[in-house]
Amino acid sequence: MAWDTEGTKRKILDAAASEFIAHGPDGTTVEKIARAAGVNKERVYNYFGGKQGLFAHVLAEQVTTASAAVPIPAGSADEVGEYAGRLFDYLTEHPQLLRLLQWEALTASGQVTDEAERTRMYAHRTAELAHGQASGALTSAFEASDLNVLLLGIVGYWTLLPQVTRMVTGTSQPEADHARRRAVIVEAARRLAARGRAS
Amino acid sequence: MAWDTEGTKRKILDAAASEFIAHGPDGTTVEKIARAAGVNKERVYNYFGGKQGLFAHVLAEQVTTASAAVPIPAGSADEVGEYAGRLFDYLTEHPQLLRLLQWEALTASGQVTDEAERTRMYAHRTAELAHGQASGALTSAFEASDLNVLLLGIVGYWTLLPQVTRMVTGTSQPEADHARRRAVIVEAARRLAARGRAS
DNA sequence: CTCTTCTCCAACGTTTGCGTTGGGAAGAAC
DNA sequence: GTTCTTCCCAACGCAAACGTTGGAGAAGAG
Repeated sequence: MAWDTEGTKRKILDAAASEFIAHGPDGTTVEKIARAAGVNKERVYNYFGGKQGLFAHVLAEQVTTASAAVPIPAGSADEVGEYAGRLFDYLTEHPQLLRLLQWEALTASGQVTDEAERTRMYAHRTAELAHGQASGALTSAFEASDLNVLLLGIVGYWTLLPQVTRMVTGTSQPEADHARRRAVIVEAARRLAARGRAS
Repeated sequence: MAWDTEGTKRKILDAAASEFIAHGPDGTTVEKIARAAGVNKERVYNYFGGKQGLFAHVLAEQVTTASAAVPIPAGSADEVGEYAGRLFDYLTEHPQLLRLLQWEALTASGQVTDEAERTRMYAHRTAELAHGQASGALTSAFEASDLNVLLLGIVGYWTLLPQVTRMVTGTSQPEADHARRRAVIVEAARRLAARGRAS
């Protein structure tokens, strides 16, 4: 049998991803991951330097994939609404991303993987919003970066604390409720981005 | 020395709270908690039935405290804005609440402590919003429960994924930024709650 | 005072995870 | 074919967490 270094790494990363998503860094063990990957534990230490490093790799990979997959917002309130809707779709189809970010928030104390790269990615999106503001299509009531956070908030909260969402809305089947939630999010994003002041 | 059952329980709960907040259920151990409380491990098993039960107790207590402390929203868009601001203040002063809810979201699979009680609490808040809608003071573009979730989203996101917020806004000192963030949240909440449609 | 009940701890055996080591087998260099 | 390197695993020692047990001492009942 031929060596398959890349294949082995891939298997480890995949197994690690599903373990981390399900149980978090502290909820699983290197042994379990190795077993799930059908590989010896030692390989994990050799390739990724332990659980810590492995988690960093997994997260970096997921973030990169996601940022490549979700298109950037554009220059009118309606487009921002659509962007929020698409982002919601993506997060619904790929719940692992937010879960990993959550684990990162809870466990990594200040230290963040790939910070520079990710910061640039967010800056790019923010710049897009700022452009819309400069052209007068969007409100200037918020700084573009703050508007960005607000959008992430209305889109992400449903998934971040699903138990809260469930208790508030009383829905036991999130999938069945997807369309309705999406419409809510699109409208909310539009309102936040639109010109003119409220109340 | 006299027995002090309640005192012992209290010490355990306090120690457990800070441990759970800092490291989560899987990140700490019964031994550490007992040591921090200055009590023997066995007491934890005897009183709370292990780590699981202990976490449930801690969370229930924190939720009860919080829901009692934060006043409910009222009947105009401006008031909703103020409510959001006050909620943000509270969450900033008591970051443990969201962290515990986050641990609950990530670890508890479906099972939620004190669900009935908490559901009633949210329903009460939602009813308040619905009342505002019925009186014509607030928008009817959203169902009251959805509006509730949206508000929680724009208020909570900053704290839920602080590393993301930091990368987006570029602020390294959340405390220094509190006032600005608060203003953003108040305005956003007003916009979401106000009558009239966007763009 | 005596007996029972309750609180609390020290200590134990078991299990589990960590990170490492030594060696065997597959390819590469020559 | 020989040597050298790389990939991989079985197995180990160590440390830590688990959940439990036996017993010492304080409170309360009669």
